[in-house]
Amino acid sequence: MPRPKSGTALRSRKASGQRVSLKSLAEHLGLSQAAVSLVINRSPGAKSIPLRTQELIRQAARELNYRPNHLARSLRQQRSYTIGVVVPEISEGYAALVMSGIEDHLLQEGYFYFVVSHRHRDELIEEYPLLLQQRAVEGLIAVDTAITGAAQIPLVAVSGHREVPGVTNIVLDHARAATLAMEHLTKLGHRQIAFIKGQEFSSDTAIRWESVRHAAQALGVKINDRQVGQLEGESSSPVLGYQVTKKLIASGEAFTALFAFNDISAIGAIQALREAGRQIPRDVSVVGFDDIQSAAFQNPALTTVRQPLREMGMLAAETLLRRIAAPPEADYPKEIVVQPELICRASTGAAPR
Amino acid sequence: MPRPKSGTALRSRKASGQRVSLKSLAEHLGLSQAAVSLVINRSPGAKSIPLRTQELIRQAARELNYRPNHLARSLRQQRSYTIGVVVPEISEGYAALVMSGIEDHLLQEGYFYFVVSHRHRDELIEEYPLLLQQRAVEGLIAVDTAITGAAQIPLVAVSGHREVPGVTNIVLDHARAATLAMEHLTKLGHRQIAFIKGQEFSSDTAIRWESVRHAAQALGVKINDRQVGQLEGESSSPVLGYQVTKKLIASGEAFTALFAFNDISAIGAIQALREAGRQIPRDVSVVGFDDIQSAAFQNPALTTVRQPLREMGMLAAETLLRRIAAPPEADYPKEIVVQPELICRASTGAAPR
DNA sequence: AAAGCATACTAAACCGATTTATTGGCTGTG
DNA sequence: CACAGCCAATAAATCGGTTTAGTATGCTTT
Repeated sequence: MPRPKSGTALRSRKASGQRVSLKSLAEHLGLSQAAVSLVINRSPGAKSIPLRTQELIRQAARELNYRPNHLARSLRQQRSYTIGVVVPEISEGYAALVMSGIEDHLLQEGYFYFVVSHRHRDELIEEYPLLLQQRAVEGLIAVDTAITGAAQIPLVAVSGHREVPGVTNIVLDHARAATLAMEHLTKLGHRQIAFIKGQEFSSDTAIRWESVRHAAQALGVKINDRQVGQLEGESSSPVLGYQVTKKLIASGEAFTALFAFNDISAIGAIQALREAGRQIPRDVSVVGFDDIQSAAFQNPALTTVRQPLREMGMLAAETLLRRIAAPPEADYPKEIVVQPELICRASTGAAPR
Repeated sequence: MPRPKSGTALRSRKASGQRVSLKSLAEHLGLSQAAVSLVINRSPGAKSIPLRTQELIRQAARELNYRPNHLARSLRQQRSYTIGVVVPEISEGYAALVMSGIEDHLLQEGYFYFVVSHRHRDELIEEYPLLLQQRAVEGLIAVDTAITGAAQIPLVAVSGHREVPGVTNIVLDHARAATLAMEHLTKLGHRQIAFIKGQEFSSDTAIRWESVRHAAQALGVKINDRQVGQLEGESSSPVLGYQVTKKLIASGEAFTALFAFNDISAIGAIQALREAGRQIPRDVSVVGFDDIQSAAFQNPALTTVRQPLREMGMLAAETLLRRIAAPPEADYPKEIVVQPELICRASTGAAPR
């Protein structure tokens, strides 16, 4: 049974800013590094070490405030307990909500994560996954970003829509989302509906527009091309929605409702409509998409199709960790579909007669 | 002069998912790891290696797509090029803007960062800095968070207000901020002004309130305690501002202007005032704080005291990296003050007579 | 008394880099 | 011809852990 050396070493070490290493801890205990490591990690190999000694080791570790160097451990174990998150931009409502869901699950499981934002620059979208892999992340989550190269590590995409080998896509049921919004508007009597499509680079743009066209057709609503605008520019400000709505108004085509690509653009659209003298929802009803935090606190409060963004983030993290734990050749889900919800607030109303 | 072995090894390695290590690269080249490392890193030690060989090494590295393992490098060099960012929560507003500024500067300098959010739970505020240090971060940025223990690594606090040894505080000039807002309101003729204070846990609450009281006194405005409310609860939703404003209204004390703790609560306040039949700004003027993205797109657009949050994030990152680069005993700034700006929009107007 | 077995550990390899000290060959010089 | 000095590298230590294989000791069993 080992006995710790005099308390002096302990105190001096505590006083000095020196970090305690396994080596110094083992020396202080008069044991080998191996023994200490086994006990600290509660490895199966520690079962031959008497409880008395184990207790001594743990106590010394506590007193010396020993904290294993995570880098060294990761290197040896080939496990970093770290993942990478790639987002277009951090300051935006969308990404922030998804990230907060991701974080929730990850930290709970002892994982940390790196965030990088590419701001839609292609070379960064290429480079960041490589840089992250160089930093030994065990998996990637891409938010609203089309990762190009097949990754050698598990990858979960939130709102990605490409079928890439090795990727799990977490996607909204866009057909249902479009139907919810369009049914809501048609039930209110709207027939002349304007639309704002997303930017070309947004991974949701194509599928969402496709879904809207289907839903419109199913409901017998004709889409007038001159009542369809598209967001342009990389900023995530309502200004984009404002500008495109100005154009829609200027085109002179009458519409009684507008279905925007997202809440941000819906907010800009409302501003533009109001400046043109249209009251919301008396003259024009507006439906947003996403249900970001501030949607509920617009004036009028925004009717919107809610994406469960936080849940999607949690789901992404959960799925990723499951894939990391599974053997590399194991099967994995190609797609996970989540359901939208229509949140009826005050920006929609009966169509004017 | 070494000559690479046959191309077969190259192709097979490229085909296999095996990551290329320094060892395998050196073997392939018929050189030692040391030589390859020196060349790849352009170390001074590489100057004795002929350019011809250097070129061969670099070319092989490119072809085999060699990427040094960052963990191993960090371990050896005792530098991780990683910092930790501690925020209360990853939300749309405050923290996201600061983070985006931090990111801007960090990634540019080759640093990555971990984010953790503590949601105001004390044990997490205690634990996360330790966990981050275990992961060998070289410095910490704390956003709106009072880090308790003195850290062994450089620490920059955004809106921290404690004088802790080892900490650089990035703070707003609160005196000026309060003066800007109060002068604006008094010039518009307001005398009966209500206030919403921040939650107890927010590190800005105390100093901002102190500044407001000073500014009020200097301008000859009396503060009526029954016209002062305080945010309660941990959520970052406008609901908190809504609730406290309801109470203020219920108390029956008349006021013609309201200065909220932040934009989020101002938005809730406007909702509450409107429900009580007050028009903004005809009956009541409202001033927010922060200038978050959606402030400009409220209806009416919010007059607010702008904090340069993105710039504060960038400044924090810049300061931190400078401190990391400096020798440990070097002097460092205890406080860096940034200036607010009054953004006049449509939620304030002349006081009703 | 030899073999078998559990107990209580330890030595040493290993993860993948960086970095210091050293080596062997060659050329030029006193 | 011995010696210094340069060139072109290399061997080996190191970072701080984890993990495998092994060893010394004592006790029981045949």
